[in-house]
Parts: sequence; structure tokens; C-alpha cells
Amino acid sequence: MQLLDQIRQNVQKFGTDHHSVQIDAVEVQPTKKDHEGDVTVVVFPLLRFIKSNPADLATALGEYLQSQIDEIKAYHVIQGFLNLIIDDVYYLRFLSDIKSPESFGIKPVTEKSKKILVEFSSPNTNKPLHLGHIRNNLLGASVSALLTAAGNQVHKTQIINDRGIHICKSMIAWQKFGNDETPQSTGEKGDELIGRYYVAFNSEYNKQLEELMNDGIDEEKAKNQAPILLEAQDMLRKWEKGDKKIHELWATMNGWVYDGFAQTYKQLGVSFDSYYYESDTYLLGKDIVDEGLSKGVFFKKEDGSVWCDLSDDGLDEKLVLRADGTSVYITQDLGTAVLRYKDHPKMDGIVYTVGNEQDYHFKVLFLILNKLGYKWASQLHHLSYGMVDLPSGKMKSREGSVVDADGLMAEMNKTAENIASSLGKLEGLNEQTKKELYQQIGMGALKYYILKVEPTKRILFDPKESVDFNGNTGPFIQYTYARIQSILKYGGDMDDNIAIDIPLDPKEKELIKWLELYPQTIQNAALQYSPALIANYTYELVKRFNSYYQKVVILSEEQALRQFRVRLASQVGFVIQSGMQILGIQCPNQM
RNA sequence: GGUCGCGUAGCUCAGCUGGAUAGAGCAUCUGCCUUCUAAGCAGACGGUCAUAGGUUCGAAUCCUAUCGCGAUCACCA
Repeated sequence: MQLLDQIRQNVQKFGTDHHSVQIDAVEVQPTKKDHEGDVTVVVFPLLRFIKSNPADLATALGEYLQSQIDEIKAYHVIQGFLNLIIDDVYYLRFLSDIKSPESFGIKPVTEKSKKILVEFSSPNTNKPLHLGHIRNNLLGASVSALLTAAGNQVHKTQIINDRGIHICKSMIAWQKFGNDETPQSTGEKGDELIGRYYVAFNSEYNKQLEELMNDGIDEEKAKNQAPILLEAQDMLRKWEKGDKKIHELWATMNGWVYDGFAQTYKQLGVSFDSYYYESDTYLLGKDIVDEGLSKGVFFKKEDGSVWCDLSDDGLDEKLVLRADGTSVYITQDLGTAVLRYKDHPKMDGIVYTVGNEQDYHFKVLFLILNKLGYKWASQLHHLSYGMVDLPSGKMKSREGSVVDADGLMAEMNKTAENIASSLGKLEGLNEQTKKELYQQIGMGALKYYILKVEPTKRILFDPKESVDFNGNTGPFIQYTYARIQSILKYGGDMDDNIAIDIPLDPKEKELIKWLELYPQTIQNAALQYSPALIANYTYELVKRFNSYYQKVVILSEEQALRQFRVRLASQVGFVIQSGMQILGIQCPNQM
């Protein structure tokens, strides 16, 4: 990378030396496969500034660069592309100069680092997590790791939607049909138990709806008259008034859900630094409304409702407070954003990991905060991602066409177990170790499958075909890592010094060139909030290594060669581990 | 209807701020386990980059229009 910059600068210097023109559009890039050379300078853009033909200019530039930069051994000119050939010594030095191999490419977090809050997960407490949540959690956790690797100070948080009509529905159904069941008494996960009563509510509701309609009440009216719904609404009102019994029940049942979630999070391998609860924050934002009114950013309608006019920005008017003075969704989000900046002084940004069906909401939210004069509004980022679709179409909780998170993970681990035992590579290990390996591999497959796709894109998830374990997959990458660890085991205690007069195999050169790109890849990926870039980079690295591995004997008889190759393999291992760590995937030493 | 996102091989996806002959995996077919793990490697097959214009030395990439899919435009969250 440094070499690329050096070449870039020299091309500019060439431009100014010969033509006193500042050239900033210099294109210097790694040479494409199938072409001889290591670094390519595209000379076409220079022709705008320097009168010449491509071939002559490329040749003159080649001569110049070779005279200026020692590492350039030779050059070729092909169709307006100047291909430079770099001396092997440069690559050998690059490898041996890596100071701390295990953290290569990772920017340390310091006092000066940007402080970023990443919010993700944020579930409702009335049902278990499903496949959609999995994407959200994996993305959020991975972007957090990515931002950390890029040198930011990251704080992971979530806001749990623990109040509202949805949880009251589960509560009512449990009161009516629950017979005092508890997770202890049924041996069920708490979130599943609650989810079951949420479903029970809906079936009872539908039954009542049908009865009302049979009595000749039309559908629209009946929808609001079902007794069980009225009970749930009544319960919500009592909850808001602080009814003690209701609050006790609410706390108990939410507690069950949290225990269940905790298990799922553990299996998923995600964690949080803090939790916000909507029951604490749902009243926030009303003072922001007052502030907006006094600043003239908001206006009040005759009925008393408060609005923000966004028509100058090409949007509609947006309600920010109901006529009866209660909050809407965005009121609360305005309030929590401000609260977050109070809780975390000197913060440099918030990342909201929320599905793309809320693109509009966040656009409006950020715009309003900006209008209110909060300077940090420009630091807010909506990490938007596409839905996870099933072959049968969109997932609908009510229709039961959801893929349960726990079930899916268990299935992945089972698949890993089946494959591993049919390959028979783990024989001799104790049961506990095997079980951990199945889990690491199963989760590796799932996480990689989800994260390798660009966040903005929708994912089509076919549970039948499940997730692959061959090819461009997590287990393939883990496998390569395990392979390297096996080599290192035999490779012995090498010291890290590398002779610099080793003739490089083309595959070795390619590997080192690819390693060289890792630090920049992390920065790029962080800038774009895209773990997919890390997944792709790691996959490419692994492919190059495997190709190298089958061609070259790493544990060579010749000492200097062996030392260099072991060092190279070990460095590849570190980078694989580092990339996988960003994706939240563990790398076992054996599989 | 307005706005936003997506459209690349049979399927799932890469393709960085425009660069050389558009790449992987799966699937189908051929080879390779007496050197370090075959969950691997080497190869074959497979493309009008949705369509039509435009910008320029050069477009999958940028611009415009059209078509298709999805989301959104609630006093729901």
C-alpha cells in the first residue's frame, strides 16, 4: 500500500516536472490477473494534461518511475497500461516487517478514537426471535466489531420494546388460559412460552371476531369490539396508570422472555454493553416537542396536535405529538436520541441497525433533529438492511411462516455434526469438545451465509437446502484455518526472521500482495458499514492460500524456505482469524 | 400516484471512487489423496450485466427514460 502511494506521488511528480500541471487523477492499482506485473498505472487520464500518445507516455513514465523507485525492477507497456514489476525483496520485507502479526491491519483504539454507539437487536418481548432478528443481530454485532477493528470506540446497545399492546395480549391470554404455567413448570424457554400465549390470544380473538360477525356485526366494527381485545386495551391503560398488580405480572413475564433471549444471544454469540427499555423512554421527547414549537420548527394544529412541515424537503407534514398529548413513535425516537447524547458525552455518532422498511422513518428523524439545530444530527446513521425472504414469500408471524432462531441454529449445528461424523475427522476427541466444534462450525456456516451478502440486498433463505458447508462458506474458511494450524504444529518453533533472498513462487507473491490489502479493506468496510467486504476479502485470501497449499510444500526440507513459508502461512492464519472475528465466527484449530 | 432500494451464469452472490478478455460458489461433467487435513485443488460447461438512449479514449459501474420485483408514504411500532 505504501508502495502504491509512493508510485502515485511519483507519477504526479512526473507530471509537474515535465508539464507543470497538477495531476490528481492518477490511477495506480494492483495489476489484474492474467497480466504480467504487480502494479499498473493507467496512463489514459494523463493524456488530458500531457500531449502524447499512450504508448510513448507510458514508456517515458516507466523509465522515470524505474529511475526513482528502487523496488521497480522492470516495466511493460500494453495498450496504454503501464505494468510495473516489483522486486521480490519488497514483498519479503513487507512480510518480515509486520510488527505484531496477530493484530495486523487492526487499528488500535485510543483516547482519540471516535466514540460510536451501535444499536441493534431491539426485539419485542412477546415472541421468540426469528430469522429476521438473526440478520439484525449478526449485522449489528459484526458492524460493531468492524468499527472497533477500524479504530473506533464502540458501545453496543439495544432498546427493548417491552411495553405496549403486544405484550398485554400475551398477558391477557396467559391469565385466561395459562393455568399459572411458568418456564420452570413446563421446561420451556420463556420467550417461547410467551410467544405461545401471543398466538393463543390471536386465535381467541379470531374466534370472537367470527362470532360477532355471525351475529350480524360488520367486520370493521367487530374488529374493535372483540372482548379479549378490549381487555388487553384496558390492561394497557392500567399499566400506564401504574397499576401495581399489572406491573408485577408484566415484570414477571418479561423476565421470562429475557431469560429466553439471553440463551438465544449466547448461542448467537452477541452481547451488549447497555440496555435501554422502552418502558423507561416511551414518554421522552415531549420536551423536545416544546423546544421545537418555541423554535418554530414545529407548529400546532387546531385540534392541538403538533406537526413538522417537511414540504421544503420534498416530504409531507409529519405528526410529532397527538392531539391528546401522547407520543407517537417518532416522538420517542427524538427523545432517545437526545438522551443518548446526554448519557454519552462527546459521542461521535449513532448507528441504528434497523430494517429497510423504516428508511423513511429515519430519514424524517434525522431531518427533524437537524432542523432542531442538533449539530450531531449529521453523525447519525441508519444501517438499513433488506428483508430475509423465504421461498414461500415474506415471513408472517401470524401465519406461522417464520423460521425460529433457536430452531435454525440447532439445525445448523446438527448438520455440522452429521457432516463431521461422516468425514470422521474428529474421532478421538471427547464429546464436549466435539459438541463445541459442531457449534462453531454450524454457526460459522449460518453467520457467513448471512453476512457475506451486502446489507442493502434482500436475502432469499431456503430452509430446505439449508446452508452449504462447501465452497464460499464459513466452514470452508474455518477449514483452511484449521489446516494452517495443523501445519504450524508440525512446522516447529520458527523464529520470525526471513531471509530476503528467497525466490518467490508466483502464488506466494499473490498471497503477500493480497495480505497487503487487509488494513485498507478494514477501513473501506468500516466506512461502508459492510461486513460483506470482509467476508469477500477473507474468502479470496483463503482461496489463494489453498491454491498455494496444493502447489507448494510448505514444510520444505530447505531451512530458509521452510522458515519463510511457515511465516507466511502463519500470517495468513492470523488474518483469517481476524477477518472471521469481525464476522463473529470462531476458528477452531481442528475440524 | 410520489419517494427509496434492488435487477449480473439455471440457482446464490462478488465486481473498490468508470479501466485490459465480466468473476466465484452451488448444480452438471473430467481429472487429483505415498509430502503438511480431499469440508480441498486443477479443469470443462454456462452471460445481450433487465431494456433503450446519453456522457468519453473507455460503462456492469455515472446520467435520463422505460419495464420488473420489493419497501414506504398511519394520530401503528
